Amino acid sequence: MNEIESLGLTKQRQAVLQVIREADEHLTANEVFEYARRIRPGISFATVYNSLRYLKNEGLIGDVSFGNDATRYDRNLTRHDHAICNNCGKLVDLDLTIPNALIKQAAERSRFEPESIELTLRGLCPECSRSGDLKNKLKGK
Amino acid sequence: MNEIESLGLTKQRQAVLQVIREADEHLTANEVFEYARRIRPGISFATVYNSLRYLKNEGLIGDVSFGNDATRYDRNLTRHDHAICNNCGKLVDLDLTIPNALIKQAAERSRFEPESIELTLRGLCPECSRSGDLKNKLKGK
DNA sequence: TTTAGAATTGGAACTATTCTAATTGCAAAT
DNA sequence: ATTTGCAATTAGAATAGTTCCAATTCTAAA
Repeated sequence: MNEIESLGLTKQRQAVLQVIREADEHLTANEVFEYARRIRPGISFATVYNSLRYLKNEGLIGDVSFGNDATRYDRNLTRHDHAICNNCGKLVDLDLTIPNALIKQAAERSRFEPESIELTLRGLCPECSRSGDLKNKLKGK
Repeated sequence: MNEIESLGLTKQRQAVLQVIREADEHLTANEVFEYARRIRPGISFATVYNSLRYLKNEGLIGDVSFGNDATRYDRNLTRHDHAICNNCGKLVDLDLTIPNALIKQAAERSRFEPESIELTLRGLCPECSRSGDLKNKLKGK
């Protein structure tokens, strides 16, 4: 009995959790469905969504979403930040230390009771940054 | 000829821009449409979307979006951060000073070429925070 | 005026997600 | 073993936000 099985989840929820834990990138619900059906053929799309909601409420997975793109699911449950590519949309995790003074400043100025705080860097990922150079070279810039 | 008229925009785009500039909150496309049709009856939904995209590309408005909620449009073009309520979804602007060291750390660790950086505080807005207290009192906690 | 390109329009199409109602699976009680 | 009841699953419909498309209208320059 492995770790996932020991959680007392249904077979479908186990499959969804396994997919997210084994993925190297952040998957969309659609992608989770594609992979999950390989482990458990016959699983329905609705069950994937139900499972994702359930697993998130249980604190077994996290999620991220930017812009109008599909929500992506995250095996990393610790507090972390993100970088997102303005050109290709690539999303990567980032571990930053947010200074307490900054958190305090944010809480004071917003008058919100803070529960979490996250930083997002938008820019060009290494690949897009490099191909941008290339394009400029071809144009003779 | 006021400032908006002097930009050489079409009547429809002027109306959309005016709505966003006069709004005290961040409006969704739907809300922009509701207000814009009062200024310019007959404006279509498609034109509102077209105008929002156009104005954004021209750098006359900004936008923000969180989770799977509708994109909201922003008259504030200067760099700023946001606080968003985990209970009611209220979104407020926040002016924070992000330390250069933090920006540098983010760029180095992600290996992205940074274009912008933003911080998001999630928590309870003053209203929700207060009504939470109230609920607890009624429950006798 | 004429005309060409841009903007606008209404509606269809699309994507991501949620809802609904019927069915199935499974664990506890008999 | 069998029954029972609730939770989970399922397929498909429904919804929300947004984009696309083809036809029409506007506008500014020739």
